[in-house]
Amino acid sequence: MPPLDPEMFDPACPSSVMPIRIGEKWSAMVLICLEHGPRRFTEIRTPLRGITPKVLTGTLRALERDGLVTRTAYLEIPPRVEYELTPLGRTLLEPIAACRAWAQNHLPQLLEAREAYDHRVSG
Amino acid sequence: MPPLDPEMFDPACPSSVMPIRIGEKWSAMVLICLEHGPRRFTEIRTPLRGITPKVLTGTLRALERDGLVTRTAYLEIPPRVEYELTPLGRTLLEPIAACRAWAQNHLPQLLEAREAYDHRVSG
DNA sequence: GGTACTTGTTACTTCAACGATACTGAGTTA
DNA sequence: TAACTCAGTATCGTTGAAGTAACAAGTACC
Repeated sequence: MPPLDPEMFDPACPSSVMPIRIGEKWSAMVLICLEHGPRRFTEIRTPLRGITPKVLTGTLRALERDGLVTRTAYLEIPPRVEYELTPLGRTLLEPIAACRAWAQNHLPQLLEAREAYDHRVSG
Repeated sequence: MPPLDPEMFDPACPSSVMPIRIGEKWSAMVLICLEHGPRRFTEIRTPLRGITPKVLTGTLRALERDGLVTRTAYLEIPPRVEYELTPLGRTLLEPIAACRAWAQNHLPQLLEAREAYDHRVSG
């Protein structure tokens, strides 16, 4: 087995700027909500039970900044704002799906291991 | 377009217990280091330039807890400890690869969008 | 005797994400 | 005149991950 290449990870590590994290609280879920077309703020908020407007705003702003979603505000009363996936954002659905599939198939095993470990270390 | 299913995400959200995060600082990189066989603490540390021993220890413990790596300590002087992927940990390499591929192909576009956004909002 | 090697530990600090709660503005409805 | 709608802001507090720095233990090497 050859030694590890000391340069195998870029010092300005690409992964550190990745927009979403598997297991991150909200970003991936927001993108999934937009899968089938534009959605409104309140509409996204519903399935993400428990997300506060402040956090959802922050999440959406981050996704917008990274060119993954667009924000369109209509000058109406009451206000209407629509969020939509960009083509770039849509490409992210694929790796997200791979991760969701992994979770689907292996999460029970992971949780079992975790429980067994916790049981070993502290009764 | 049908409305979003309010139940589409489990309240005990599976993704919130996912062991790695795309873009997380270290977990995915550690798993990748173990791809080709068992590695020692210092060996892993080298390509992860900048990781402190405390953080690497914590990362490895978390992966061990989740049943993704095993830790084998040999009673030698100086001490020798080997970390190795479990079969479960090995299955995670696939979604990680999908995410790395995404980053490889689309990161420049994302960074470009980010720069343009930052330029717009604060000159 | 002093230093290095290996795999960590401990104490302290910093920072960003997350969260709870309350509030805003403009018009429309009851 | 009060309540309601939507898309957020404002303020404050909590939490966890990460970072810094120093230290440890046993043996081998100089």
